[in-house]
Amino acid sequence: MTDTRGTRAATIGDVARTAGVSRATVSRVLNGRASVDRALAERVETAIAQLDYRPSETARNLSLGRTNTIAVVVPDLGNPMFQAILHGVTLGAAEDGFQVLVGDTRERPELERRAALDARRRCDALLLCAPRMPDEDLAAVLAQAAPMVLINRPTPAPVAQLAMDYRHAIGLVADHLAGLGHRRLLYLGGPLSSASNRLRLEGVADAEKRHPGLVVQRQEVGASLDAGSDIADAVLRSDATAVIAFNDLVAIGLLSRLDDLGVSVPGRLSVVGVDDIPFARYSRPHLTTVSLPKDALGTQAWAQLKDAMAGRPAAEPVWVEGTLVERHSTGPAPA
Amino acid sequence: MTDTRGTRAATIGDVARTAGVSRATVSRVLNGRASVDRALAERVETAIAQLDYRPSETARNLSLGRTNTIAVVVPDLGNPMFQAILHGVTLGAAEDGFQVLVGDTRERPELERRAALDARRRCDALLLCAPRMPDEDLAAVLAQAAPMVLINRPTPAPVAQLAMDYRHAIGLVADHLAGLGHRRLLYLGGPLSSASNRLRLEGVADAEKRHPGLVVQRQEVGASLDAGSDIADAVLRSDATAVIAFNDLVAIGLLSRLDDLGVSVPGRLSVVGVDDIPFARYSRPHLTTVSLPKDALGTQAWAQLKDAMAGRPAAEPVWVEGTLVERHSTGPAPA
DNA sequence: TTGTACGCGTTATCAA
DNA sequence: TTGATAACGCGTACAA
Repeated sequence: MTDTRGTRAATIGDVARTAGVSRATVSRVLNGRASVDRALAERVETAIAQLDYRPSETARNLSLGRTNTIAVVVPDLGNPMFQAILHGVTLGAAEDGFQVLVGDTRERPELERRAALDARRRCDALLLCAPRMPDEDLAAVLAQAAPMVLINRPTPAPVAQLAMDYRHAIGLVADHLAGLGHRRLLYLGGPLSSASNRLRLEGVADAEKRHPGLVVQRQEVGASLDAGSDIADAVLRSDATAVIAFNDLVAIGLLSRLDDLGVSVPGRLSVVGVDDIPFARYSRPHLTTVSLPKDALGTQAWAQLKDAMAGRPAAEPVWVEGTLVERHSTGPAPA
Repeated sequence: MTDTRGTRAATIGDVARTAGVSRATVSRVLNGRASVDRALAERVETAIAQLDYRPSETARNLSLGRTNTIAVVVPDLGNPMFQAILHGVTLGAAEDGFQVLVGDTRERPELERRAALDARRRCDALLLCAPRMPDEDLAAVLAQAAPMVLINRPTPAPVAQLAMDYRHAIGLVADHLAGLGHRRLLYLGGPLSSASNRLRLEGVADAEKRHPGLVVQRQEVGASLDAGSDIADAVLRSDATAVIAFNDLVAIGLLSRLDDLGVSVPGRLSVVGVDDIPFARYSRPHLTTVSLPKDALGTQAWAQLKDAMAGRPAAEPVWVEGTLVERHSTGPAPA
């Protein structure tokens, strides 16, 4: 864009002039659209090399009506979950020559609408991850941002959707704990406004129905390492024998604090997380959790984005299911 | 960019026509450049609302000669270090109305040159993080990508630079360990091609000079959790009483494996990391490490990028120093 | 196969 | 204060 070397960057016109051809011809050898005489082509090539010419991406964008860029908007880049998604979609996009514009709404739902729309306007499509904005904001975004794909925010609206099945994931860990003889569980929930927290709560309710005698206390905590650590004392004051954490971050924070307090896990208390972030297998004790295919999610998102950009209608929402990863933070309920 | 609702998006011309004014006037009320008659302005406003008009970002980019977007290229988005930088720079940029295009070179140095240049061409400036490309590639990038800022890749070239002082950081932990009576250290290095690894090695050499009798073995390991875990056995076979890991990832992986093996830390072995990622304080035992101001780095990077875009000459390279954070993975050398 | 001419949607210049 | 009109740099019908 900017040229600080004093002399303005060469344009296609400059190349055409030095090569003694028309701009159309230069454009042709550049894009290989039509065939061009070998001799002319070579003159163009040398002119390009001589002038160190590079086509203006901006001008191409305007002329072609597309930017070959997609927008990815997430609530928090610090969350390993979104990092994994971003990572996956970046790789997929790169393979098709697309770049990625990233937006971080800093966990502030009131910024999401603007952020999503602004980012979208500079790109060809939008990948909106786990937005917590109110329904009406979401409706506005859905109305303007097509083609787009929505991740982890179930909606009846006809838009391409991809979501982790947290309800199913909680079912997995609840069954696991019930099988180990636990009857009094504690669910450490994330932000109430989060759709994925609501999903988890449904999973909790399902489990209670499925296992008569199982009781699950609910508590709102947060979604971070610190939140998990801070809640340790309250957890110990409860009569639960097992804890289902909102995600691995909360679980690992809790585990660390319990270790400091000398509480035996899983002897006295079992702890499970959800997500299976890379650190989960390196915690002490190694965390039992639900593995969700995060990179695959990014890849799938890219596939859906391509469909959407190609004008293909949105398929049914895709629910990706996780699998239980039994490690060492869970064990039989204490007698 | 794309409009799937069948009807093409309204342009400034459409607004002008429905409002019965010229496009110039519409542009004026849009950007508030000059004053415009109140009545006309209102007609324009209503026309805009009625047509649901939004100016084309692409067209503005071409006309204004800038995109209000910066490119950030990192070796690996999965690394908490780069995530933190990306996070910081995204926040800073957002405050000034800039967006961020992110590129991930997947730890493949041969992709860096192209990735950096491609990303740069769609943006107003480039933030290049810890590139491992050969010097000649770097020279090529520096020649074309201005305005830009370089992070963690010291070079004599006159470009704005920002770097963690890993040499100093290693000095900090080495002094700490020497003070605890350790004489036989083991340095677990990262990729040899990495400039930050070379910096650390200088720090190691400095420490050996500063502390007569101190010997430090060097070993190349990698930069990941898995790498740290995998090297545990080799570490135990050495006669070192303390380990300096390339970064916190390696340290945490190592710690986890040592715990599995029943090795007492810091009783038998002390372990230190570098970076102070969020997980460092939640490992077992809590990791002694060097805290580097990562978010601040992102913020500083944005400040420097603004300077560069304003045409201000590059200041001297900025070296940011870390501070030792003593936690519980280090203790007196065993007798 | 090549060149001419126009369109992409804005902003900026210059008269009026 | 307003409106023609010319950039911005490229792609592409269409004609030659």
